[in-house]
Amino acid sequence: MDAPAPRTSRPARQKARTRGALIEAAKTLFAAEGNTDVSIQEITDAADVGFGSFYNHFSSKAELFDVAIEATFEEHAARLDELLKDEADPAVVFAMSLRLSGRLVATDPRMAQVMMNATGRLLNSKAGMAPRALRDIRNAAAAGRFEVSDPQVALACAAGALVGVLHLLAASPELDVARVTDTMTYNVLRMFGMTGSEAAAIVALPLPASVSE
Amino acid sequence: MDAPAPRTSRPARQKARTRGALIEAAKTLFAAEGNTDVSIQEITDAADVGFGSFYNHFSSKAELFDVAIEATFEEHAARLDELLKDEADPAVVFAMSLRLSGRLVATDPRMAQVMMNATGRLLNSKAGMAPRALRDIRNAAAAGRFEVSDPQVALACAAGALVGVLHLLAASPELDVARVTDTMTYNVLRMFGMTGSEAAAIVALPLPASVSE
DNA sequence: ATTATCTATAGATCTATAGATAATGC
DNA sequence: ATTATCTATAGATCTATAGATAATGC
Repeated sequence: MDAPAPRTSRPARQKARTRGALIEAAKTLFAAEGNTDVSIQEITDAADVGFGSFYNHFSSKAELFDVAIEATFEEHAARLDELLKDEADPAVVFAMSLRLSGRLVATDPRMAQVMMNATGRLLNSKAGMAPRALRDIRNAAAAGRFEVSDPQVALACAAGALVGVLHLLAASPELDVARVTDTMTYNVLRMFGMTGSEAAAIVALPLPASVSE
Repeated sequence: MDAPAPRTSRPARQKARTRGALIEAAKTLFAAEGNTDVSIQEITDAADVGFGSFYNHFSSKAELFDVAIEATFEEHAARLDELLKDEADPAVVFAMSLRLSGRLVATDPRMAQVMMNATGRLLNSKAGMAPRALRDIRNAAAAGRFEVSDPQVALACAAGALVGVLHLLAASPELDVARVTDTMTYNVLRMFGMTGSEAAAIVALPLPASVSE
């Protein structure tokens, strides 16, 4: 048999495709507009599906945007997990996560814009980067690599610095994304008690090859 | 003559009052909702003015919110200027600005929420805290108090850390606002090359008496 | 027969304006 | 007479649903 029996029926796949198109459209519109002040008509137009299809999948705009934003965070976190799965040093995992996240401005501008526009969610969501970064901070502190009195505050400061730099890069496209991001990461490592030379060494490490093919 | 000749006519004062009521309502709604997705009717109801009055002052919702947000930043910056006008050390001015700004969660929650919900504007506005903080960072670097390679990136990191902590405090009301804010400030000072003991000394300084009466 | 899509539309909501009302300045 | 406020409303827009259409599975 050439084609293995499909796991799902064609209608089920079609339904998933329509749902996916709506979520993608929501991500793009939220990234571009900076808010959810968009009509359902605009969303279904952008997704290239009939207006009525919206209600086959979501009962309100807020529900769709919730799903779209959480999914965006989860995707980025999963990508980081994959790229950094072989790295043992929690301080290096943490630093590389920041460096890769800042580079989103260049590698995935839409995701960078969603992070900028949904900072509160990013910081307080149970999914996505925040819990992973908190874990890395705690591990690095336990290993004596970081010196932080309150990991939760440390996370808020680090995530805030990342988002601040995303805003800076978005407003000033002439800046060098890699340089600015690595400077921010260096700053954050120093914030956590590393010396300048320790921080510089970590920031100079080569990043894992990007996932993009 | 008891009453000095009024500087402005009564209708002019009345007009200013209505405009002010609309701006205050916009601040409150934006702080509470986190976005500008509010009808003009809701705004005029909150301001307790007739619906049509809106268009005597603003030609669109966006225009009103622009003014309201910029005004919020400007007020906070002016308050800081006043409180810190006698402080000569730029590093101390900078640190106290952060400490007072974090305390907004307790002293002026609405202003804290506006800062959280308009981070991009806060960072890139020509008015408000950002230009002042940039000036302080440059001065402190020139005086050898801070060690920063790029003041613009340093500002983005510091402002981001502040906003991150505002989000943390908003989501976790059980936390001690002063302690968390001062920990953040300590972190930022270390980020700028200060030793732990230098940073701890600055964060332990008494704050100027609050402006509130 | 079942399932998801689509088009069309009723009803609600919102924006922007016109014109009446009230208050001050001359 | 001037000026700002207010109420009322026309027209535009948006949401949510009903019912027709198209495609698959049995």
